[in-house]
Amino acid sequence: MFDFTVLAQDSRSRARAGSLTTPHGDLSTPELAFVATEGEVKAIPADKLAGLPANLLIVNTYHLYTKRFIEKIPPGGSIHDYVHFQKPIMSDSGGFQVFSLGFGKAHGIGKVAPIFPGYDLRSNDADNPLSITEEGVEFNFDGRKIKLTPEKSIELQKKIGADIIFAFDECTSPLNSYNYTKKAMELTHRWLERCLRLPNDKQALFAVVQGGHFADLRQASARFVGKQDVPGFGIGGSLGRSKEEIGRVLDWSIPLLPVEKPRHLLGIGQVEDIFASVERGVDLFDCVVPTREARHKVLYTKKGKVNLKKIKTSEEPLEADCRCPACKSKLTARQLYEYFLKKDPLAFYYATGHNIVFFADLMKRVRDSILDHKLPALKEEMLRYYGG
RNA sequence: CCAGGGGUGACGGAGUGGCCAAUCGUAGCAGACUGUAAAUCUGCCGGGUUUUCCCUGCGGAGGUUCGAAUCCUCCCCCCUGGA
Repeated sequence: MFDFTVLAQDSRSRARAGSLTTPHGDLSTPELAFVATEGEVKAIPADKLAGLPANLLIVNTYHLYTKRFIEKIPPGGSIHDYVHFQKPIMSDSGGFQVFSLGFGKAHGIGKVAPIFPGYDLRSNDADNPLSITEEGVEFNFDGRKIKLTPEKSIELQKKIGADIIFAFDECTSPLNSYNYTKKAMELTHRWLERCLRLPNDKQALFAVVQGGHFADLRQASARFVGKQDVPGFGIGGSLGRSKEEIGRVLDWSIPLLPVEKPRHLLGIGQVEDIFASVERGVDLFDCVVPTREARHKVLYTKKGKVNLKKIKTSEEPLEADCRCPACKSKLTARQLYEYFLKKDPLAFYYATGHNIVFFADLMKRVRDSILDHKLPALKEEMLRYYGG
């Protein structure tokens, strides 16, 4: 049901092109999942999604649960019908919210680098607003107590009905100490074993590697997770205190995972990171960058990111020979900016659509370049404009 | 013409004797964003190249006061009601 085939292996790196079979069709890798946290790709009307080249989406268990969305899905149904997307969908377990609503929120930090420049990067294991116990995690939502456990997350993900689901994990913070990260990793491993006790032959359960930015922890986690009987792996948690550490984390983790199974790098997806990660053997990504930055007026083009504010007087389309809805209809940068000023939902739709096309095309080019053994050339071309 | 209410920085709109170069919002400028607390967030936004410093400044001109965007006088303009 979830066979993964490596179609081509790059000779100079760990990059490979593959194909993953799912109940909603085959997925060519490397591929990037666009984020549809609450059951919709933000700013994209449901009937417009099929017109965009997205091949994979990821939805979120915590958010679908708290917003009472899961209750609407009938037994035997799946999220595909609600997102109006009949291609593969994955669901995140809620493990990221253990971080983003916990240490991430308390410390104002993201999973890679500090969100705010100059942020105090000293270790901090205190101030977690969430209570994390052996059993699971308790959240406060809208005055309610929401509890997620490995069993609960899997139960909810079964109802959601995505093709690929993730084991419930504790995503750690870049500020967490070695000792904290180690304990969180061990807890994640125990939670994985609980997830694996729940039979599920309709969905691919990906186990998640933790261990933060610590070499021996990443290696220990990859060894432990890598020997489990799962169809694929997620690489999650803190990816260090600088961009460069992402690569190190992958170099520690991926060689210890079985080559014949797909690896998903959770949450990553800036252009330069995609190349660095694919070269290290990552097959799947998910990232809010294409959609969120679109809403923040950042447009991706073959010549780098462009902030719409910089080109707001231009009477040219966003990008020549782009097949996104905005460019195809010859919408000019000035017109798009006016939609933004008026807060017209069309602004977000057009910008998001443009970035989805860019990233979908980018991933296709990455795949093709691996099959053609031309990945270095593509990387060089793209990194001229996406230096990071 | 009479009565009443107003004129504040690009715009909207606070402030009604000192803590006011003047809250706040918008626009503008510069950044950020990586399993979406995010159509969000941060900084700047009268001038002097940094400033705990100086200058100009709340329709205009005078005045009262140690001190005025805030009080008084006259003038100009806007709105509402009445003739």
